[in-house]
Amino acid sequence: MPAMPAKRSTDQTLTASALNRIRLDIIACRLMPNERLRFEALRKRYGVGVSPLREALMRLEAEGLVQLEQNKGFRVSEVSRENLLDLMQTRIEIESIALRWSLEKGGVEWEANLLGAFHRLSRQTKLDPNKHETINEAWSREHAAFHAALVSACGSETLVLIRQRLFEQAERYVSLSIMSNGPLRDDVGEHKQLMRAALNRDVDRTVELNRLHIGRTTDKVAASLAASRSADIGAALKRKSFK
Amino acid sequence: MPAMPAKRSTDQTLTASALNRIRLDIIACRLMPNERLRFEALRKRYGVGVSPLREALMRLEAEGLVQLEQNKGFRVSEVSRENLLDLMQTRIEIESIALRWSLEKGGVEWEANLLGAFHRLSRQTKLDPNKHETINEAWSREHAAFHAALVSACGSETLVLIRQRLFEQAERYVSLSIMSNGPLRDDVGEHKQLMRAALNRDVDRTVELNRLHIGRTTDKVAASLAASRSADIGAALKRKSFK
DNA sequence: AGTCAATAGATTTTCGAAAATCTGTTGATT
DNA sequence: AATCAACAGATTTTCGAAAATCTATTGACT
Repeated sequence: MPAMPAKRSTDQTLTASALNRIRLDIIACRLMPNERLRFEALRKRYGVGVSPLREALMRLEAEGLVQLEQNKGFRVSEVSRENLLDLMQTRIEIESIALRWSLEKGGVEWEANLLGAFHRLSRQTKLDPNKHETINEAWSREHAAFHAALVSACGSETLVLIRQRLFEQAERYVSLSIMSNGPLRDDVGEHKQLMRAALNRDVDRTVELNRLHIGRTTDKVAASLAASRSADIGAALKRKSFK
Repeated sequence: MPAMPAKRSTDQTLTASALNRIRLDIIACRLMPNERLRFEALRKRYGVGVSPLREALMRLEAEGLVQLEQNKGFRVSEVSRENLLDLMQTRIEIESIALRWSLEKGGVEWEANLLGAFHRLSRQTKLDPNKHETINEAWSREHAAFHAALVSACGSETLVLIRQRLFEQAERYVSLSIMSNGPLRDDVGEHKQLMRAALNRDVDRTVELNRLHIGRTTDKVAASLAASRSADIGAALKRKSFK
């Protein structure tokens, strides 16, 4: 089963490898919300010892994707409607600032990157061509890259990092929603509008479009979260991933 | 020398203990910016093994206080004028949002807490009564608590956490400034104004006072940072904490 | 039956040493 | 002298096992 070598080519240490793989698994909900992360299971899954695993999990705790209860171990962070709304509202505000600065400061290089990012995104299909009902992983990457490109000229490493963290946390909710309700709307048009407004340096419109973009996702996710409350989460409870 | 027991009463694990102690040491610049953090030295200093230390440092890296170069070890994050300005500007924007929400939502309980926090702060002297030229640690605690109290009613755990991280990063620059130039201005009055505006629910004035409050600190710190460039940092270089 | 202490098994936390990697030095070569 | 490979010591990274802690169960007692 764990045919994948523990240390991928780009990661120089087992800790870095485990960190990146676990982060992706949590964001994609291959590790489900609130699931206990026992070391024995993780050791088999990722093919590394407890030291790299503990280090990776400590870092993910700081990123908000994992929670540690002292002497009782780690689990994937819980999801909730309250957390979703908090997250998305905060994300809107943070991205608004970042967009404002980015549109003020962005030069030709930024414009070129943004156009390129949009082009790559538009050439990906949202649904996985092989197994339907699943999201295309390449699409996810390009989608993340597009949103990152929008704010990349804001001139604040600090703000960019914060935005990235919030985006990743939000992605986990999107994954969850897709698992229960199938993929969200296809929104190539939305991204095109967003890009146009940004390139036109229309701050107010860009910020507003972004707010709506996030808001629509939030509503969709919130709905499926409510719907799956008794189904998936109940099932998970009985499978005793939970206490 | 390490008479202090490794595991303090409130921390249940050695990792938590090391994490909290190292974080405080970095913020107070008892561990200097860019200083290499060798495990042998840390083991002696904190009286724990490498496992808890590595876990603590991984977490601090996510918090921005420490940096890891793969296979070359950890060091305290570098400081720079650019990072200071970025940090403070971002902090102003984040706190502005948090203040706005807090003033909109804060109830009687919040008002009471804020009054209490101000009172405790006003009863502390900023300078350490024993050894002059040093900041009073109790004052620092109450100062942090006061600013936290201001935004505590904002209703967003996410935003509160982000604000806390930025505040801690900023505190490190303040410590650095104090070490080279002595304590900053005594600003009881500023905090009183801030509290009054908040309690009056005057959002614009509170946000503006906060902006000025942070701005003044930034200027002071930036000045002493420029001044100490050749002195302290040069000395540190020769002491070869650096490459 | 219900409560509680004792115990055994499961799990996390921590350590010490082995393995891997880096850094500076020596000495050979051009 | 400059370049470079090989080596040795320093340091980080990782593992496996020991220690500490938690959890569930049993059995004694009220």
